[in-house]
Amino acid sequence: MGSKGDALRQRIVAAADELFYKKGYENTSFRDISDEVNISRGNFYYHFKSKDEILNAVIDARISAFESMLKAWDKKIIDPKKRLYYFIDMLSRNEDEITSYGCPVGGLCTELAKTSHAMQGDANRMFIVFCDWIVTQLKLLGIKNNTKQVALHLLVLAQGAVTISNAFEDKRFLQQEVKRAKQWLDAEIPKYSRDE
Amino acid sequence: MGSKGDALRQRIVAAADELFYKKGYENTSFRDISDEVNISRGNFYYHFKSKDEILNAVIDARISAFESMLKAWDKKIIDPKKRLYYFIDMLSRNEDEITSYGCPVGGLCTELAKTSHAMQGDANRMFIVFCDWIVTQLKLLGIKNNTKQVALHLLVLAQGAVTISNAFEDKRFLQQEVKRAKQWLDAEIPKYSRDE
DNA sequence: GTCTATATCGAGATAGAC
DNA sequence: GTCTATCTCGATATAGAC
Repeated sequence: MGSKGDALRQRIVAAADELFYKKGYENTSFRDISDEVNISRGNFYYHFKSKDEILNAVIDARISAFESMLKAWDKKIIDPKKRLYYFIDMLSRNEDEITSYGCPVGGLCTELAKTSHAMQGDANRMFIVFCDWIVTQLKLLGIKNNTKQVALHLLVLAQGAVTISNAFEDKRFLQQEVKRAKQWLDAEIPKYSRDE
Repeated sequence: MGSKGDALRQRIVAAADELFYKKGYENTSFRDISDEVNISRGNFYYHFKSKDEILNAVIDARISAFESMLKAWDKKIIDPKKRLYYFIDMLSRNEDEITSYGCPVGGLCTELAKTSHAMQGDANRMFIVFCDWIVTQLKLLGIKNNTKQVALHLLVLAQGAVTISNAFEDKRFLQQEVKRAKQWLDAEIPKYSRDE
């Protein structure tokens, strides 16, 4: 019945996820995806009504993946400040893909803002997942005012670093910005919660 | 002979410039451009060999426009710190277009990073124009160390603010980030050169 | 469920009249 | 120089056999 637990469906979504990231949504064709999954092009339409529906599935899959990733972080890392460090260090850990292809969240939102205005609202839910999680950590650290604004500024620092380091394909610059983001975070966190 | 001073050629470049910004390069067709300029599609190929050549012309035109814009700023504004404020305020002045379509520089670099790797080096020259100009202002303000790194960080703040405010189509957030960028700049500039 | 064919469309690009 | 007509290609999507 093509349910969400369908194995092939999941393989299609996984391949589309990666290709949308590396080539962009519009620039990825069914042929690109079928080459990866080894199915015929016609077979897509048993699992999805349209390309837009694949995009929807990819966005949902990314949101789920981000949510369980953050849950795993929460379990592994107790100190909220170290959690935020770990978030920033995601840029370091993925430096190769980021300097080559940018950010899967920001890149998709930027592309959709220029084309299918309809799907933009779905895509930016990815940002909200991270924003809410950062707000939670900030509150645990004793920050009471403007937590959302501060959380969004951390996303600003990350997205800006991605855009510039991607434009110049410069990993070293990305690392510099990781350092700066951590210093900014240190300054934002009240002293009594530092160096725990 | 289709020289660079050609009036129709310039009209094509101007229309392509705006469309590449608002719809993206790949997503803009010759039909889109011809609708704007009111010429036949075949006529493009008298002025340009290919779509890529139009992109090249657009990048050159943008660089020229940015350079003369910065020259005009230098003439109009004497204080280097106020020049940098004016640079940051560009986000405010263009808030409608930025929250709708992002940044013409960052957006193009991001798109080309995912597709035509060949042209990426041409596109990021747009960033270099701004980076060099910011470095000049910082040196005039007495900053001697890491001027390039500081200049690039200002671009990071701007690009990040654009990405997030564009994703949420949120002008108010953009204004908040403009304020934050100015505060960051104040902290970067040595005291003796402040409040001139 | 997965396949092979095919329909349909719009893209970039070319040829040649005027 | 600008036009109309056309070529070629690759895209999404559909129909129907197996």
